[in-house]
Amino acid sequence: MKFTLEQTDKNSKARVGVLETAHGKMETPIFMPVGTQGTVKAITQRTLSEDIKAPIILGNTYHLYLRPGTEILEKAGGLHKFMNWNNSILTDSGGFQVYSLTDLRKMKSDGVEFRSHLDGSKHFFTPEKVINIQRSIGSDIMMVLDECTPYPCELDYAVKSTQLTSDWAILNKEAFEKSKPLYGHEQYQFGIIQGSTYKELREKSARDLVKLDFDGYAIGGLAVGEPTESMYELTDFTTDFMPEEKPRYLMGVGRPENLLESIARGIDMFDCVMPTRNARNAYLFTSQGVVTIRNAHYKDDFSPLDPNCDCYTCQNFTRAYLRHLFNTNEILGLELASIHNVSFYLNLVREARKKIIEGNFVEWKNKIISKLEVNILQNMEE
RNA sequence: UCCGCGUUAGCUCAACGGUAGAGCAUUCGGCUGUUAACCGAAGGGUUGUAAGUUCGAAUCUUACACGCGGAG
Repeated sequence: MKFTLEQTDKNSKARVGVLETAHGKMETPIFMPVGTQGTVKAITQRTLSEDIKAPIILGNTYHLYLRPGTEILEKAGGLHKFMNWNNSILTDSGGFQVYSLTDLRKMKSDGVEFRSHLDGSKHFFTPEKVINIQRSIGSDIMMVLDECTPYPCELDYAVKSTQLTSDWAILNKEAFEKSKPLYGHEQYQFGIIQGSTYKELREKSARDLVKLDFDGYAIGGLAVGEPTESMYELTDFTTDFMPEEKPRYLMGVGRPENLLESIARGIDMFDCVMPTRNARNAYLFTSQGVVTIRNAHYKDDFSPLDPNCDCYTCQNFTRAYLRHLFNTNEILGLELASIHNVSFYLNLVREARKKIIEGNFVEWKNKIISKLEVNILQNMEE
């Protein structure tokens, strides 16, 4: 994997780098919008690449395996061609579905048995199978099959689970080396560090995985309900055991302020459903705080959603209009809101990168973070 | 003019003798590797009006008002 670490912040563990896949280069820190089923919900590929300039998005192995299925994906020539996306794709393994579909799966020593959330049919996911599915998808970065543990998680279970993830990591690696890309472009593989909220397990997990020499490393199993401080502390602790020269990915995180705090703790890559899901639920992130656009307060607010944002939504429409669209349940509201939230996230990490290079990242982060996490109406009262 | 049906929350309707509920709407909140255009909470009704029967009436009776349909 081509990852160049260009600079490290003097006042924090923040890093600036460039990551290159067969589908292009991306500057880190980077946020990857989630496109579980071969679409970042409510945003076209054109907008995503040309306007928002997202260099990479996420797909999901479990969901794409169920629909459209590997046969269709292979016939299409892989997910890139199927969905007409020419930038990079990272695919999650289904490890998160172990957590989110907990009632529909059974853990076994050699894999996970899922009962489809669609028709109840049974599907057995092994580390090898998950690699093969991701070969069919053709993602640039494949994630290993892991077990994302819930919070809270008893120590006994966390010990066993972390060991299982380590054991599977070996099988993932073997399957990766045994198999080949199907579409003529190179694919990379990231390992996932688990260990719940236990530092000793996080350290052990990191050591186990680093031994296997993956192309990059992720921290999984966080942002599952633990206190935010705990998430920060575990992230800070774990990045010390992750190789300097390889990309570090904090899975499933998070709110804008979570991104900044995690960048300060040495993370290079993020993904989260929050900008897209919350957009569809009328919860918008702005430079001045959170805007819950359904609120009656905005019914005659003809100012732009975020005056400091250059996205299509903010450049062309008012808060009153956005509220109207949500109020009337119009599809365009979902699109405009999604475009803004994803733009906001990508602009945020780009700005962070700039600040790291300029040497004033921590100062900047501390200044804006208190604004970001609060509703804009509260910010205005002060 | 007569006959029938109806009138309950902003709207559409439940409850048919034991002092009213839902969906939608309204107001607000929550979403962290998507089973999510989702989920949750709150506010909102002297049951068209007046009288009667009854221990007790949205519910039964009568009159009136309004609406819809039919007959003439």
